[in-house]
Amino acid sequence: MAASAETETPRQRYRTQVQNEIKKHAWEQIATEGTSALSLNAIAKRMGMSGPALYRYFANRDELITELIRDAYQSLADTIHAAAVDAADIRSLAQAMRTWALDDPQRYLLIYGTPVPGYRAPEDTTRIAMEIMAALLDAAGAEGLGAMPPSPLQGRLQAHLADHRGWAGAHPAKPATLHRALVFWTRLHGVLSLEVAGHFSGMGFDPAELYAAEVEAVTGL
Amino acid sequence: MAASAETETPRQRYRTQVQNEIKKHAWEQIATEGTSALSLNAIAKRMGMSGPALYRYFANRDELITELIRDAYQSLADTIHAAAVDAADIRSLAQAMRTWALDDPQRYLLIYGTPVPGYRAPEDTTRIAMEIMAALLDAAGAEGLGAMPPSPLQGRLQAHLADHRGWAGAHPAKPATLHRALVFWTRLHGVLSLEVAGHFSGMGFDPAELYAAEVEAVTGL
DNA sequence: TGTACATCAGTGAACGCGCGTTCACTGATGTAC
DNA sequence: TGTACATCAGTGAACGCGCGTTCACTGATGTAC
Repeated sequence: MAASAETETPRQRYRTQVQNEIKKHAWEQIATEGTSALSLNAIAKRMGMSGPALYRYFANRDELITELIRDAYQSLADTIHAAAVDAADIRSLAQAMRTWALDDPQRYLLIYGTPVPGYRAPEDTTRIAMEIMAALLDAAGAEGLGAMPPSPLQGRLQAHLADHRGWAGAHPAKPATLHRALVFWTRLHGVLSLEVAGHFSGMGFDPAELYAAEVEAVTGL
Repeated sequence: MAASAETETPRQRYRTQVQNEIKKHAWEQIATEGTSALSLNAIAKRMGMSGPALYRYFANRDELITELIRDAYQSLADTIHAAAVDAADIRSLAQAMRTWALDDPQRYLLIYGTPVPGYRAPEDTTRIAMEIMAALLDAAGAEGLGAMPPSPLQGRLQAHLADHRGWAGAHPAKPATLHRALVFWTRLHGVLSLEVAGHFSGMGFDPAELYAAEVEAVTGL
């Protein structure tokens, strides 16, 4: 009880420090061997510790992975927030996301890649995911450009969105804005996910150009 | 030498039959446990065979996975070809791809999901991937619609594509058509990959509507 | 048609491996009086 | 300031497990004469 909530005891500091070191090695392992090969024993070995020692810091393997996913989400959210503060337009936001993804493809893939069947993301991460969408909405709404060209289908989608925009939460937005944000989001991921998975290699063009073109296309909506 | 190249001996027939059964069980396992959990021993057990028996049919685990990837690619190529024959417009092609993907998400993800670091796809599959792009090009070129609205960036991209359109191969196409095909491809994957990974769940709208809207948007290009 | 031989599917035992995880323990660090 | 106790990091041995893969083998099926 001597330690207040604000000041950190040396033990606590050491604890979080080792915890971070474990995560750092976990990321390295994910980058080189893939997420499925992530192993507590291997991490311990690389840190010069015995395997069971890690159980002081994470209850089990799943908890470590969950923590990594949480960190990945948070990192993306921070990146997008920072970009939105600098300049709340769609271009800079898109660039920030691309840089973030290519900077560490496995981190991107941990979130947006193949999900392992049966794994349930903690409440926590979906909250962060909503934060990201909210930032997106801001950027999509800030651009005072022409509305989406109306079409019967888009009309239906917009009505649909107007009905159940659960993820907009406290962020009410016009259906057209919601649609713009969604389209923005999916198009970026379309290019990014294919690029990160190497599906453009051998096609002889620069994915950055395609990405930029897609961003411009959304700008015109 | 008695067996000609055309007629199949009973043994050969049995062989391919068992081989297919192994693959069938492999797909089931992938669907329920994920690709990383695919195990020869587990497949053998489910087939009522001993583990080593499978080595009569596949040299090792990697060869089985490679074969599954090849089959997945071929299945997608066939689906797209069939759709292109029925009606060579972009809409039906997009619908075919979506159905194919949602029909067996793990099959889709085996191709377009997280790649395992270090795994090198065989020459074979990249050939099929090019076939798919060729079918796409046909569909993109057949639509006699307005060209992409020119912009400096798109101009640069088109020049880039005109220079190195390696994947177009014997399929020469105008840069605008190439760009259209690429955009088509990436936008569909943008919606599909996010949907398949469950990133729309809880957002309260129907991904099918978004998908259809994206198809219509490409139609107008 | 029958016999001798070759081919090949499948088995069971065995290998080494690395995994996640538990447990009883040592030794260092912090806390209370 | 010193002593007694509690907390906690880390170790090493051990568990059971399932994996991929090799090997010597049995028995059935096909082939050649």
